[in-house]
Amino acid sequence: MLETIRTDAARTQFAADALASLRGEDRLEDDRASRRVADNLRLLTERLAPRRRVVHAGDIVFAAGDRFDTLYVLTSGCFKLVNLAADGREQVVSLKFRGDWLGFDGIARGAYSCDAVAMDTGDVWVIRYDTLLGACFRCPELLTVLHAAMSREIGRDRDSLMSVCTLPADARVAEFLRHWAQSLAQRGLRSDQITLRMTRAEIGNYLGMTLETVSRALSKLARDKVIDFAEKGRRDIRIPNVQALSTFVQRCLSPVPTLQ
Amino acid sequence: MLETIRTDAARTQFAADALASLRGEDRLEDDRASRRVADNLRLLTERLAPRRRVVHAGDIVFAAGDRFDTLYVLTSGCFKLVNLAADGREQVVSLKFRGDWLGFDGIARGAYSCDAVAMDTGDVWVIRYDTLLGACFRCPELLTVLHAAMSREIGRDRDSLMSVCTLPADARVAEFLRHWAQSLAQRGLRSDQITLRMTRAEIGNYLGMTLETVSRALSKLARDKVIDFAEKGRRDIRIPNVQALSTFVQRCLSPVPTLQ
DNA sequence: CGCCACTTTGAATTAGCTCAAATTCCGTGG
DNA sequence: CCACGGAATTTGAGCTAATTCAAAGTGGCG
Repeated sequence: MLETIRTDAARTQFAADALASLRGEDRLEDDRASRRVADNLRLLTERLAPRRRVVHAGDIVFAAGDRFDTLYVLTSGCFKLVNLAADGREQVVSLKFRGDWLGFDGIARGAYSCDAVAMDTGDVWVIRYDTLLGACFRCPELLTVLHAAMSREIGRDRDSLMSVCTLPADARVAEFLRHWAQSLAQRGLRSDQITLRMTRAEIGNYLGMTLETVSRALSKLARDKVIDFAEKGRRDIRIPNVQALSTFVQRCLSPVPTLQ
Repeated sequence: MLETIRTDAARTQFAADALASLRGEDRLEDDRASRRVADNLRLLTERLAPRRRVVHAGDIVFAAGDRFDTLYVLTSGCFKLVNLAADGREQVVSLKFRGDWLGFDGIARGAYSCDAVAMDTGDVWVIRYDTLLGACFRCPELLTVLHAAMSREIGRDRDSLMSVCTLPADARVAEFLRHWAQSLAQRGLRSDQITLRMTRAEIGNYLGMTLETVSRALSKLARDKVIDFAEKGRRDIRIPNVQALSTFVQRCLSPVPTLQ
């Protein structure tokens, strides 16, 4: 199909990754990520002593079109970033958790290009961009951290695009849950149970499908015992085994009739 | 639907943008962008005197999994970035033109996460990341340019996601052409005629649809006189009026029966 | 000239959407 | 504490946009 010649080295690397993830080895990876998040936050407090701002569900930290001069670092809670098109279309383009930065999109244009909306109680650190740049000159490590954060965001956005473009609806929902759980695990939070802070409509918007399709996909995942709804309400989702979500995604991709 | 309360300021800003683009005012914006690209490239030569590398269609400048230590700046030609999933899925996630940087995705992981494939003869400047950082300390303006480039990439990736999630197939193809034409215009290149350096399959992969759907969409655009196929071959597409593409997109969105 | 990859177009199929109705959840006020 | 009402969710049924499968058609290039 796409004929990209690839080095053997790369292929081998990816095969290894796939294998590692099929075993339980990504636990180690999660722990490393968790330590990295903590270290980065520590560096930021030490070097910048940023002002702390508490947010509640629904709060908008910045909105599309606002003049940019500040970056934010999320230290607890979770955020959605909502893109706004000139014609009024709205699109959830990203979800953010502890340790993530908010506002990178504003640097180039001098104005933010999305809304940052808190989905939960939490807090963010307020970091003026010019202050940050100043600090970077005194402490190069800060610059490394900043660039790594931007780079990770670029990589993550592309993974989102890939999910939307290459996965059928059911798999997309499974992948969404897997990513959410992994995000929690990589921050040292419990990931066997997640509380979706979004309605089906929001999830659907983020994943490029309707709310009904999201609901059906979740029902199917529950029927297949890949997830479990907590006793009360359907916003709490138990994920007994994250690996099962990956397997489910793969099963959606391979046209193997599972004969049942 | 998504209930994001928005400031009046932001709404007004966006309305103004929409209006400006409906008139011919984005010509000015293109010129400004074009000057910015040229200025940035000049700064890079002056400060870094980077090694120049000529590439030809099909050349892979870096591949997913390769160790990261170098960024590239494209000065002519065009590139596609192809993401590779562990399970083998491939996805064109980004297109790059003169002035764009390649390789940001590698900073965080220490390895690139996509293939950078030349789609045309062109050349790139080779910039070692550590060298660049060093230069940034001597010349803060370089850092500004670097961050702006990363920020723009984040914004662009989100726009892609929004297109895929919110537009029907025909509109997505129109938007794709519009963006390509705009990218050329913003680099001072002629944009009334573009030579697609991608097969229908690649375009479809990038836009999340099949090659047949791409072909049908292009045929429809030609039937509606929004585009024109150059006499020979169907890779050269004349765009008599870029605005017509935007209008086409909007028409796809509004369920207005165009009565014909 | 003739092959091969790419493209177009048609026809049948289907994944996901729309519309509709029933159900559950949860905050509010009696 | 319970009743009530609105919002969110689930589920079904029919429909449609886009896919799949298939068959020509076209162009570039050795």
